[in-house]
Amino acid sequence: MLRLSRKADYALISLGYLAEREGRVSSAREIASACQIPAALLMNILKSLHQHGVLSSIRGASGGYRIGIDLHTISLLELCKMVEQVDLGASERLALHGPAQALQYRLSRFMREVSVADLVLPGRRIDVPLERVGVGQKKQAVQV
Amino acid sequence: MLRLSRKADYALISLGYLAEREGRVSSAREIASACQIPAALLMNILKSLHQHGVLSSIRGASGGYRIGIDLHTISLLELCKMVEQVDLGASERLALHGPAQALQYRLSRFMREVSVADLVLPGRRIDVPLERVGVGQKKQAVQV
DNA sequence: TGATATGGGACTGGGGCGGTACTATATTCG
DNA sequence: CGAATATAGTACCGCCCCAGTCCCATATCA
Repeated sequence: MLRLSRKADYALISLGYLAEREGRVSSAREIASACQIPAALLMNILKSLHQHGVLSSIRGASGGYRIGIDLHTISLLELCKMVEQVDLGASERLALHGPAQALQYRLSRFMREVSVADLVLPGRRIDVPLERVGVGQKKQAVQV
Repeated sequence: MLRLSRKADYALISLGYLAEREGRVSSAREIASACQIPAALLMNILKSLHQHGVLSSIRGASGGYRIGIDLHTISLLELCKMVEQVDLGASERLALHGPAQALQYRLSRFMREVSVADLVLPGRRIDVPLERVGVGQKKQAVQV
């Protein structure tokens, strides 16, 4: 319908976990089991975040990750691109007609204006009815 | 990354086409060829829109579709659900944790606040750089 | 009555993405 | 040292979803 990739979802959750552990290193395994995320998959996600400087890493035994930048400085859009292995800088002009174009603009603005910190850092917690679809979805993934 | 289904995209485009033809009936074939949309697929989309009362139809030779309601009254979210054959009323509470929940809320609000008319009806046309990903995409589909 | 349209299904093929695996390298600790 | 535990990098796979097709019934026009 309009959904975030599960990878981006996992990335957000992990960042939330790391954020509330304020500076301490956490291994991929630790995060995975704490947040109920498949370990092998999470490893790859964390690698991506590291490659883009969002996380700093410590290798070797008792190593792990911690947050490496101010989460206010990266947008949701950027985060998504990171975990989806997409060329970060490449935005082009593309001749869209009419409605698609207008929607494109609004969506893209939305994604650029929401920072990861907005979503991940503690603030007033929001609790609202969710639009949910289908019956048999296995896991929760952000979806509208 | 965060993309609208192509069906929803086609639906918007078609509605735009119908809107500017102000009341006259257009057949699925006509719309398909005018808007460069696969005819067989578009037929199904138009059927869905008709089932939900967005379009009114005239059957038989020289029949077709025209817009059946005020496009201001339906949200982008509703439109998406229609073309994706999803139970319209079913929104449930779902225990999402933290970041996913916050994002869910904002996305869902966005989708509910933008009306189809906002996207489809003539207004000041927007022209902005587009976030575009990958190299080899065949067609344009709204995507952020 | 034949051509052209919608109505309402079922069906399929391919690509994307969620998830895995393997190898190399770095660090800790006994 | 060398075993254990981490990340780094990258290739790989299988399944599900969805774009797209097809078919048959029904309605309308000429």
